[in-house]
Amino acid sequence: MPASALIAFEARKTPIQARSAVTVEAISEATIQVLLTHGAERFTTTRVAARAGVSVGTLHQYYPNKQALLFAVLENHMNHVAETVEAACENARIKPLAEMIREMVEAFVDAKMERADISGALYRVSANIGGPALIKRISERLRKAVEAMLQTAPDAKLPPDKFAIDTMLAAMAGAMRSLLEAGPSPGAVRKLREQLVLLCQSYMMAATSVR
Amino acid sequence: MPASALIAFEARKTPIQARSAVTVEAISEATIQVLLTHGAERFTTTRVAARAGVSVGTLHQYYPNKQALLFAVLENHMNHVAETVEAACENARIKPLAEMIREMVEAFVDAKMERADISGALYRVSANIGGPALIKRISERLRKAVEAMLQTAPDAKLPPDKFAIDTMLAAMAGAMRSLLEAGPSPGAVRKLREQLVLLCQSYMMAATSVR
Amino acid sequence: MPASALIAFEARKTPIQARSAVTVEAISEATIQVLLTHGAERFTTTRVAARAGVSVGTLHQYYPNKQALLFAVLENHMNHVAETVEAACENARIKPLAEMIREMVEAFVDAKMERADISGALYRVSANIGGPALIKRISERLRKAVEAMLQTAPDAKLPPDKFAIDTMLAAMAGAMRSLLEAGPSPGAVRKLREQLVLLCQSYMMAATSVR
Amino acid sequence: MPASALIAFEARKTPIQARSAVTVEAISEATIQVLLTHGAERFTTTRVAARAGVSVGTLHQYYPNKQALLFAVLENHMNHVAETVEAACENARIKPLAEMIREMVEAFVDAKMERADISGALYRVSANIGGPALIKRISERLRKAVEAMLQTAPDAKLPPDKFAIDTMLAAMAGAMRSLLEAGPSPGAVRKLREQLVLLCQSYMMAATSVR
DNA sequence: CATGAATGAGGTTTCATTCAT
DNA sequence: TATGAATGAAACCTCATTCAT
Repeated sequence: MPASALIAFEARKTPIQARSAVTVEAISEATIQVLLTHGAERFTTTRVAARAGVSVGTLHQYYPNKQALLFAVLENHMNHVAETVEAACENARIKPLAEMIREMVEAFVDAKMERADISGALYRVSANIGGPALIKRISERLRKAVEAMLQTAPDAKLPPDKFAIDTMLAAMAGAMRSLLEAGPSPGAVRKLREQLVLLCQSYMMAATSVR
Repeated sequence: MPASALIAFEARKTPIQARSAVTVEAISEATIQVLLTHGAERFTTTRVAARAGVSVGTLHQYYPNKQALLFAVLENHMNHVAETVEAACENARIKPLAEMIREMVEAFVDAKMERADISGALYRVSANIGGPALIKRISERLRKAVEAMLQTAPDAKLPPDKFAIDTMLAAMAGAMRSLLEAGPSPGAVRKLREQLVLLCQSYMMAATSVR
Repeated sequence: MPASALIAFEARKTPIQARSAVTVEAISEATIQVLLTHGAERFTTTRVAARAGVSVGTLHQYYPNKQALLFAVLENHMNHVAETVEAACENARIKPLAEMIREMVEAFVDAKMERADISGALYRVSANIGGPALIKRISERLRKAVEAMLQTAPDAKLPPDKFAIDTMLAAMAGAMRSLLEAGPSPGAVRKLREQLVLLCQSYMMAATSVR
Repeated sequence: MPASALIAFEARKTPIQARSAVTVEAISEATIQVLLTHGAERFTTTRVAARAGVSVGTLHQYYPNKQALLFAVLENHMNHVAETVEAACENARIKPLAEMIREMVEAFVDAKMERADISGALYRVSANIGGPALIKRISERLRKAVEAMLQTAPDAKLPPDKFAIDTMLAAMAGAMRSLLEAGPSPGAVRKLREQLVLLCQSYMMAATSVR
């Protein structure tokens, strides 16, 4: 999907008056709530409007269609995760490779778990609302952040491979998804965090030393 | 989703007569074709029936509802992948750990790529048809197969951890999914194969030696 | 509008079973009734379905959309008029020019008046449903019929001019439209018939003798 | 539609201040533009307001509803045509019948063509906004103007028949409409002008001499 | 006066599923 | 058994109009 196709999902109108900002926020929150309580299949614009306490008309004034609504929430969530991970990468520069990876992975897992409910619900719809294109964009951001971080590692023998980083990120996201779709228990989260750290560490070490 | 819920997705009748078997096969194939040509969103039972050359009534005689239809195809695909991987695991016993992992991973990637189109299309719907439950079932099968294989590794110091294997499989599947959703180029597939082998090898080595 | 654009207005499905023929007829008649009783502005598919005694779903099985529904009725009506006029032209060959024109004009007026209600109602919608394209098609038919008839006139000095015939037909249709939109009284119809005959006769005589 | 019904379509307030006049003019022009660029079907008050650079609220202050908006433009256009024809009739008094008709017809065709785009666009909506009633009013004006003109013709043997004049005007308007709906080429316009002159001349000559 | 946020009835259309033939 | 006509709930979305600011 070309970048231009995303335009269709952008919000229709920017709030000018104060009250409309409240409305937009209400709709956004209602979107999540409906997604959580009714599931992706029973997610309808009417229900969202009702939950938000506004009319369908109002909803469509801000989001041209259902996809735009979901896309906005998805984008929000992904941006939050991306920003968190980027910050972690920034913060982990110059530290030893293993430490870098640990901090990055933990930031990712924690950011996802922070709103585990949303994450899980969004997986159900992301494919139908231009999710893949967004994921691509976010992946690229993360790849760059990780790449920049790795280049400051004092103990990495080789420059890191773009594709390897992509693979690591995809693997990490995939494992996380698995967990979220299964419904995560607190213990499982802790274990996954550990395992993912180990997985990414061992992979990155192998990938930056071998060629 | 509890296991009992799966009953609703099972095919309604077992084909006994030859005529039925043909019909079922035609419907199954049509399902894939419609999924591929029209996409998940425009996938309708009417279209499937038309493509299969049967009436909607007939279709509903074999599959009680739309979900069952999709579930059957998904199950088929997953079973095929599972069987391929299980066979690879069987075949790789007693070999060195790195070799084991390589064969298992390559079997997985190849099986997925064999019908890359189906894989990609199914991702779009799996969440809505009880896919997660099925994935859980399949994951367990694969975990067991890998576990059994690993126990025969002459160079693994520690008994493998169930959770680690799950993590590896989820990571592997997640990376594969990423690739398929992005639209895989031949080159990218080859590279992912290599990287995934490396990823799983390094992770498993770390996971079976450290504790 | 190219001819291909008309495809969108064609009926969706040809009735196979006997009962569906009844349904189609009922829908067609209901379309006219709703048009007459509610007017073009309050014409909705829901109302048509209700009036026809079928569900909205059934209606859309035969007519993909509202336009198709109206177009079908319009086409029907126009075809009827065209056929009547064509028959009159056929029948008036070789007669004197004035007689020819009289028979043609009277056939036209009578055909229109036969279902004056429909005619009037259809004017309100024709522009929005591809009417102009259809009118073009019908006009051409009529022009050819009139042309062929005129060529057999024993007392016409010059070969008739295509454009003149078109003008005459447009004028005739326009005057008729005026009357129908005003709501025709029986007396007015009789007078218009006479006047239109005179108008067309004098024009055709002038147009076939002068150049 | 009774005359009283027209009241609903009249503009709500008379522009007294200069600022209002500008606004009204902007809205009026925007109405035409939206009609031309979006078509009758996608004509909305919101779009008109946006194009005019005012808010929907303001628009509704000057025009109580959508119909009033369109009606005003239609009325404007028709009045312009009527005035032009009336002036031509005034100017053609006492001249020979054929000359009278020529000048009247040419004035009509030229007035219509002057804003051919508007004419065409208005045909699409006139039926839904009380157009027929307006047309009746305008027709009467034209009939009177033509009637008065004809009474001064030195070479007309009989007093002209009201109904005949109505018929002529309706025929003329109908032919013009046909042309405009087909999309007029410059050549076609010239030819139609000629033909309409001939048509009206021959008809009027026949109608004023015969009884 | 002007604004534009909000309304919500009302429209079109889809499609899984049933059931008489 | 196979057919396909019929169902109708339910979805999305539009847009004329109102009214608090």
